[in-house]
Amino acid sequence: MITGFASLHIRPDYVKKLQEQEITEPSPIQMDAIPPILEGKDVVAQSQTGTGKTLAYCLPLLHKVDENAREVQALVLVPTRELGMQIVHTLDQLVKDSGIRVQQLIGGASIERQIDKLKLKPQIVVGTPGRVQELVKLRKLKLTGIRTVVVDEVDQVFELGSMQDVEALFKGMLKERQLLFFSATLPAPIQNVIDRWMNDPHYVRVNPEQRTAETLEHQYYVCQERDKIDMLRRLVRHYNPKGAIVFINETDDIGEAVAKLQYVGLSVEGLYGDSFKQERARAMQGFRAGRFQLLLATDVAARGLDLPQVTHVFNLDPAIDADHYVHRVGRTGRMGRKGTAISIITPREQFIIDKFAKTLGITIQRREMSHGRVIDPEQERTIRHEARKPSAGATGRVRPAEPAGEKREGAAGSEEVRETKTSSGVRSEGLAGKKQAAVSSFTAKPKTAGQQPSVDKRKVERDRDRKNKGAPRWLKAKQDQSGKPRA
DNA sequence: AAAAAAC
Repeated sequence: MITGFASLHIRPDYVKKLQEQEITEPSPIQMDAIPPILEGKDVVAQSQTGTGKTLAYCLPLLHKVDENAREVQALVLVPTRELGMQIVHTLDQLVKDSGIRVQQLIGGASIERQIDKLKLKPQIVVGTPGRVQELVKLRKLKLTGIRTVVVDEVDQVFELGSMQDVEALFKGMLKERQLLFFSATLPAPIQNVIDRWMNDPHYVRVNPEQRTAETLEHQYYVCQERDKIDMLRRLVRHYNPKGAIVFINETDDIGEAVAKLQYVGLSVEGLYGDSFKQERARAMQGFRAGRFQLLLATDVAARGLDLPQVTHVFNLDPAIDADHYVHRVGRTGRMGRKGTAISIITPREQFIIDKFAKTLGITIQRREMSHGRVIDPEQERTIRHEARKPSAGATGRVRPAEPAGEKREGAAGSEEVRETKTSSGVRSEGLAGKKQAAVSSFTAKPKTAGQQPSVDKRKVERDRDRKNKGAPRWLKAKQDQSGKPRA
């Protein structure tokens, strides 16, 4: 019996390359999306973060391109440069020793070099909309040979700002091209884009009601705004994540937050869209290589990035909306692995968390830090209540144990810990905290060279731009949505 | 209440 990727008609040489990466069984989205893509249908595919969407389109792309034809036949559009690089890496591993060439066409990098590389006639290009459109305008990239277009994170790519670039690209292509839209989130307005550009679209939706992975645990902690950094420091000390992404809403706040976190001894690097190419590369490569523990980032890092060492996601600012929350927390808990998403909020931000929980149909559990211990306030009340009952006296005392599920290499419980798990009813309490604190798990990794990210340099320019632009774009986008009649 | 994406 034929099983695995072979049953999806994936060629043996690719199956072998996948096996080398220990990928043996197709995920549900791969099972469902690969056949219609191979058949040539326009496909809209939705499944949770970290469920293998990238391979669901990359594998069929490799079958579709003719490696003997020396022209660009497939285009993958992505919202950020980092995601573009990641996808190129994924493809590169698969096309090794084959005649297929992949070229990234992203902003920030030297356009001259990309023009040179295009002369080598890659069959597949991966890029951000602005740069791809730029190369088309310069007549360095021909769209006429393109038979398949993937728009990854389609809901973001079609936001105002890159929408016009993408539509210009679509207009420049042959009618016969196959379109593939992918995302974990497909807000209603995307339907307009689908209706406008796709022919008889085939919808593939895996578990659409469950927008976040089941392996994700959602928590939140409440403190004052000024205490957020210290709260984060204590949480990192407690959970000691192998790697964590810390999200912050505004670029302008990154530099100061990085400095503060470094000051309290955390190993952190900042990443945001306006950082220089070298800074972005240093942050991403350093984080991927495990050279620092925390990546402090704007939503530039919210989508698509696959960083296996990320065990925790922290929201130092609450996400802008539920979809942003989905993508942010989706940087962990990927491919069946466990992950923890922790939002640090002020009392005034409580309603945002409540709204996310309701919209997404998930439970976001409240936790508290008390003298370095993690407490589930709900559970705590129950325990106290039970303790007062005479019959509960014997069970009132809890046996000492390892911090539940959080123990990992190099993560000797640094602080006294009590963790409660409402779902399983398991309760454990670490009492050795004081002693272990002396040993301290906080093997503070060396600070990264201490350079301040150079945010200020561009702040002036940005502020000037903003003044000239009038209403912010996100507001304009909202107005457009409401005011426009459906086509 | 924003970020991203072109030079």
